Amino acid sequence: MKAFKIPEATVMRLSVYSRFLEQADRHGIIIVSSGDIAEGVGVSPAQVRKDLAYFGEFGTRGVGYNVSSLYQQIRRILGLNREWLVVLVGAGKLGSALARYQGFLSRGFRIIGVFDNDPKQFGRKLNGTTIMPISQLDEVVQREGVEIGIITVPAGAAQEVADRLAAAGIKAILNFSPRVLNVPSRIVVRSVDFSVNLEVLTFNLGLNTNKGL
Amino acid sequence: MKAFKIPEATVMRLSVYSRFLEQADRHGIIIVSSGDIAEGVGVSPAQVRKDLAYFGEFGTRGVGYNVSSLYQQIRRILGLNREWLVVLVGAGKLGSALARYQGFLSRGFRIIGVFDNDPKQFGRKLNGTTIMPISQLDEVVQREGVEIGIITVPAGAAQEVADRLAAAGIKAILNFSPRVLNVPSRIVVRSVDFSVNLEVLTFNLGLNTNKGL
DNA sequence: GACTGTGAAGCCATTCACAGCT
DNA sequence: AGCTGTGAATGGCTTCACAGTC
Repeated sequence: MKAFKIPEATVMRLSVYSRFLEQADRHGIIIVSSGDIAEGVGVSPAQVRKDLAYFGEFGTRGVGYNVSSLYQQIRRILGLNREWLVVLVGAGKLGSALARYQGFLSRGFRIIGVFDNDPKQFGRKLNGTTIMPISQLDEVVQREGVEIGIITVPAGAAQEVADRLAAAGIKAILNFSPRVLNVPSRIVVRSVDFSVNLEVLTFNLGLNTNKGL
Repeated sequence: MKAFKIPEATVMRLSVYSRFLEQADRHGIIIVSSGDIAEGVGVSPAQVRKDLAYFGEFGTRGVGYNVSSLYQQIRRILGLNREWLVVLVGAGKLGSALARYQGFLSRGFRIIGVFDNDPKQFGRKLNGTTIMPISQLDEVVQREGVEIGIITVPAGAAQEVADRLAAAGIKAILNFSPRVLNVPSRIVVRSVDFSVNLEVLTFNLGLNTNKGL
């Protein structure tokens, strides 16, 4: 309940627990134990309890956790009890795929603007929004009070886009380019790098074959 | 140099270093210090040296690291000094975007098969490969000796696809569905969950506004 | 003088083990 | 009896600080 300095790993797991609970709720399950959650998401029961303990006491000793109430609590903790406005910069293949991904909307993320620097893209419709030139980024972010920006441009353009998002007053950036971004420290940044993930796989595959040392 | 039990965080950073070095090399830079790398990728110099020390001595005291030689060494460590064959299951928006992503090929990952269960997709060309029915997964994986599978199907189908990949003899899976997969322990799995990443952002944004404590 | 490589220290996250409820 | 909540113990990663080398 003291709530400061929460491990990032804990926050990530909470997000995973929330989806497990959403699923369980949909299946009509009323009560789960830390062991049930643990098994469902592949961690230890103690880990589940410890993660939750950072934020309060949500269970009943001897019984377990009420699925729908815990689900709501975790959503609240993660800040998902409201809608978040999102802009996406880079309407290439990946950007278009993300813009159309329904999973975001269902969890409260609404992409209200998609931007690109290619005039051939301008005006193209993408899941309800129209692709706009980057020059309009500032105006849209400020007019709508957008807080989250997603970057799906090639590596070479990523820093410049991050600068523009920062200047427009965005508060958080999810970066899909394989590039470390430099932004003011008030902005929260996370990077998702596909190649890094593939390369962790090949490293581990190599360990098995090169029993060399 | 004993090299066992390498922290996963180290492996992920090596991948990031390798891209920094690739970039530096392209700019004609011959020597970098741990401080240069650290600054470029946003970690501490000591961290860079420690990460490299797990695998050997690659630098020259008083001087630094030779960019192209260190780059090659890291590629070797990560298992990138060879080509990796990849199949991708799920030719939806995200799968199509990934299949066309040139960054994979340039780092040695060749997607040689794309599979789907929608007959309307069969035969459609995607960046050189033709989309095939899932029933052919086994045959292609075994004939070509494919080692890596990428899952880009909706959550509901992910476990079934993982089972098929496992049965076909795949060695590693990169999972983009928001679902924890159950696979035999010989298979290396990593999951990339977009919502988790967004939700870590909203959690952090919430901390700033709820100055509650 | 500059920078690497590394044992030791410090810090943070996970697991253990049990007291506390129901 | 069963399961949560939690202090204590453990384990692992990161930082420090300096000896070693060019």
